[in-house]
Amino acid sequence: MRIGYACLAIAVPGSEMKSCTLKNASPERLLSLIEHNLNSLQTLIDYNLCNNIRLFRISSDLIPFGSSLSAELPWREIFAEKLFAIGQKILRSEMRVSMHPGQYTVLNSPDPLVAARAVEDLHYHASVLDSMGLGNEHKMILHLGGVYGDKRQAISRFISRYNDLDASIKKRLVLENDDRLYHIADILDVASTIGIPVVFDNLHNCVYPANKAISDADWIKACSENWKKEDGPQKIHYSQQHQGKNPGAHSGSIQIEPFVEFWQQLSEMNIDIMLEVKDKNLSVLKCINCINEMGIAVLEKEWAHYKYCLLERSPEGYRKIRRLLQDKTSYPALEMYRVIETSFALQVSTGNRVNAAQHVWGYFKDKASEAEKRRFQTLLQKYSSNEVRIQAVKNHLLRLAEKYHEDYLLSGYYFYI
DNA sequence: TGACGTCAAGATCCG
DNA sequence: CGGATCTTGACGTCA
Repeated sequence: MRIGYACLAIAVPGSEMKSCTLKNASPERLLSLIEHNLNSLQTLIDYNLCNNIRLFRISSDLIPFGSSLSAELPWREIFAEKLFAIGQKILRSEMRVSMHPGQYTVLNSPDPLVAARAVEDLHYHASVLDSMGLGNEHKMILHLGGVYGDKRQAISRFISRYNDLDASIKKRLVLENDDRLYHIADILDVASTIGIPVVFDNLHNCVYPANKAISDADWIKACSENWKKEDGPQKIHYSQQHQGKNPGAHSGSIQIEPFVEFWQQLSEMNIDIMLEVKDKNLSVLKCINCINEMGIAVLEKEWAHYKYCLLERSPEGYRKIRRLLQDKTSYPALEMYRVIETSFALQVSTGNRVNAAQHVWGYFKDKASEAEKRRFQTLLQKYSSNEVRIQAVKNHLLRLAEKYHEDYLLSGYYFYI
């Protein structure tokens, strides 16, 4: 069972995806963006490996304008070696990747131009995975599309467009239920007809259920029928509702208790779970560490990442975790993340913010220039008197961490959340 | 015609 | 000028 995240990671320096607008997209600009993004992807894969993350969605933005402008460029040839090397690393580590054309890739549109662009987009996504030398179990997840006032007809249009696709696309294609137009029963129906797997998305199903009497676990079992051996293990999407936002909006972080409950219902099955959550890799690490006994060293590493975030939210939580981790023969993962979640739910006080910032400043006080020191003190003063936000202070500290190569701080979460 | 969702680029504002 | 903050862009459908 693998747990993964989508597209980008928090607190992984050098992993950012770059893009540009259409009007600035010269071939030269695009090629240099592609090179940058491939390097970022490599950084992300390395990060995943080091952190026991074995499931990952590659961003559709990897190749900016991949299905239009960049389709004309020889990026596959120019970067063949790099792409293949990334693929080899993925394969050697038994990592599984996927891609997910967005809500604007609509194969069943009545507009033939829209459908043709969708086909181009699927070609682009498949060619990324092909260029990396990855097998069929590295999937492309697609939504069924629009309804256009006649669902039956819209579905039959999807099926006929599917039948016309190249085999290289068909073998990777997976359908997912959405939260508005096609619920899980619709999707199972269509996917069974054309013989492709289904990704069950629990939050979409919650917002737009096919049948409220059927549990998530039962839908997941129903979907398992469509996953054949060559498709790899069954995949699902898991997310939690953001409290106070629109139904279907992803939460900032995965709450560990409901996740563990959900996971226990599936523990007999070999299922890959893609988390859809704002804090990305952070929630993945939490979930992985709570359902596996990873060793206390892994928790100590996590503790180090969260340290200053905790200190600014709850000095008491900070001390609690330090005590929890004293017994080196224990593995208090659930307890630790519970304290982190509780602390993050608290109202943050200015005093604690200032205190945490001063702790981080401690890394620089001996090497920073006079100007850097003055700037820090001014910013902190202005934060205290409510003239700037805390992020201004953090950004200054982040610049210093980059300048003085404080990797310990840079891989922590303090600057980013 | 705006809302939807996502992210970074681009534009603008501020000291 | 650098840095913070606001707006736009790119995609298609639906109300």
